[in-house]
Amino acid sequence: MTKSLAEDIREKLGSCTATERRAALALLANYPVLGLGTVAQFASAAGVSSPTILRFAARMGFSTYAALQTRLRTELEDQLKSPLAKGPESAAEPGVLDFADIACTNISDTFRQLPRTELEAVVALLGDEKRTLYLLGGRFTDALARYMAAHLRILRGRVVHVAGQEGNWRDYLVDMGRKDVLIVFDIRRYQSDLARLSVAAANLGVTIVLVTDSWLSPIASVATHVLPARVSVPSPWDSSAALMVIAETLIAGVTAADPERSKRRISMLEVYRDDDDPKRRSGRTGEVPPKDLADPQA
Amino acid sequence: MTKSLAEDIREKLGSCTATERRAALALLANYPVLGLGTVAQFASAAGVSSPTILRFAARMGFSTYAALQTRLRTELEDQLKSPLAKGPESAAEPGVLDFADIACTNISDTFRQLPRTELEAVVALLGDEKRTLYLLGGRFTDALARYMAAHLRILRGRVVHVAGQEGNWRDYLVDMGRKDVLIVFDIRRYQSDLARLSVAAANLGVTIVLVTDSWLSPIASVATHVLPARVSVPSPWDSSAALMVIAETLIAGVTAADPERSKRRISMLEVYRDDDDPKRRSGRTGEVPPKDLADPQA
DNA sequence: CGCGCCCTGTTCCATTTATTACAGAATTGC
DNA sequence: GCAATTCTGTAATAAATGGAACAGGGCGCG
Repeated sequence: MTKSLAEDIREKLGSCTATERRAALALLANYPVLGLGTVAQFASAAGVSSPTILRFAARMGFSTYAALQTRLRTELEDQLKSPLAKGPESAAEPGVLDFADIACTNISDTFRQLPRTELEAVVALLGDEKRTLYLLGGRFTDALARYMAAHLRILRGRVVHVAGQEGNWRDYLVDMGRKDVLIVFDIRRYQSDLARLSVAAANLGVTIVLVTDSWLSPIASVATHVLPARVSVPSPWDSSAALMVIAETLIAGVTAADPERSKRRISMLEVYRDDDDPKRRSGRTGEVPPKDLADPQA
Repeated sequence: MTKSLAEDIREKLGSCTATERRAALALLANYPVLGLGTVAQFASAAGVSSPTILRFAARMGFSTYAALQTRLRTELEDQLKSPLAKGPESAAEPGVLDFADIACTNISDTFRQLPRTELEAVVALLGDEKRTLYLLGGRFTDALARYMAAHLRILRGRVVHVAGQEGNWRDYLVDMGRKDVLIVFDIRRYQSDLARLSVAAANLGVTIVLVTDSWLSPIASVATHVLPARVSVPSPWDSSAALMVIAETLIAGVTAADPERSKRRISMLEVYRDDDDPKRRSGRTGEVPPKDLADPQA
């Protein structure tokens, strides 16, 4: 998979017959779109007959035309996902800057494809204090559930972080009802335990919000709202940065949805804070500007 | 035809039924490739039935599924022909896009200012298995400490997440020594409890790595390495996205620093995994690509 | 110059695929 | 809580597609 099918075609061009070559050239001319339609379309665009297209596909090493199409599609998918996978030029240093850049691209792409209406619907859901909110995450994404819960708990009551072992999760289920909301974070190497809980919750009529990767966790099939994010980075691990920005966007949305309540609750909780540094230290970088949580600026 | 079908879908999303919406989201999640295959593939990838896909296509104004595919193909063709035809995703709505954009800018800025040498030094520190790693976070950043710990624990031994109440933290102190490392996440509304632990650790000769915001937590004065990040976003809350990318960069760095060990440990732990979906569902988009953790690609 | 081979297109068939009809399930409104 | 309506999946149908066999034609070789 390291080299594009286009290159492959160019190489094998010599071993093609005359009309097959026309087919190949037509495909290369508008690659890969031409190969994504039907054989007949391909054939007429190349000015040859259908069987020639099939023979061409066979010569390229595909046992069936569908196989060629699949190859084309996956290739296109990869290419669209990481716009940096241009030619075969491998950047000398795939190091640190790339990683951050790609994480940024992921976030941009994620939000470009996230429908606003979905976000708004979820924000409305999360802002509704009559619904109990349950947050759940996987091996790594549990941290996100926790992070989001920590914020939401300040903004509203009835926020539950489903933590601990799967065995204990069932205990949460008994309290879930039709009006409640389960927010699940699940990215690839999808965890079947999360799916189990989600399905059980769905059967209870719980509204399920799924934050996942662009391949969609199987939980999508029982979810009411799905927020997919880009997670691929040049590392064996996936990046949850985009997931986190989604979480933060939702938090910001809930905060802004009812500014009065947010302000009130935030300042109330400020009173209880004891972990703030009591003795502000003197002359650091300019001023240390603690964001005044009691006075939302947006 | 001037606007992308993707936008169209996003607009009409409101008038969709629940399952149709899932189809739409699945398509948007990996646009446009998913729409180029067969209906059955689309359906299973979206977790709905075939007729739903057809109904979705109909609601989008296509009399037939083939019409939708044609539209997708021509659009793709145009896009590939003129690479300058950037998505017309203008700033329709300032609210949501701003947030994501600014989060991106934060990340870029953060890494522009992070000295590579610092990163490398910290990576070397974290990769050294002779040192015990302690991770600690604040109210919100505890999730990051947890996230990072979850990864590091796979890559190496002797990783401790300092959790729970401050009172219990002292128990960790007794084990800390001159060779050990404490990674602290602390952003504004800096927490004095974190500072107390850090100072105590510093007095024991522990190497302290601080991940903080650009105004620098007071812990900076006792830290060996400081990694500052941009956290401001248009919300009363701060964004930890840049912190997370820093964490992920470090994780990726440690993974790449000793690929042999990483590979070995990851695959060893894979064996113990029981939470993977045993029955991979059949015909997803191309393939559901679970990143092969046992075979790092970078 | 004529024979034979390989290539190419036409036609047909089998398979896959999109599509429609229907019935069950869920949900909304009263 | 019940009924009407909408929605969604199952199953059957019809169309379109890919694939295979077949026949005509161009080309080189003897």
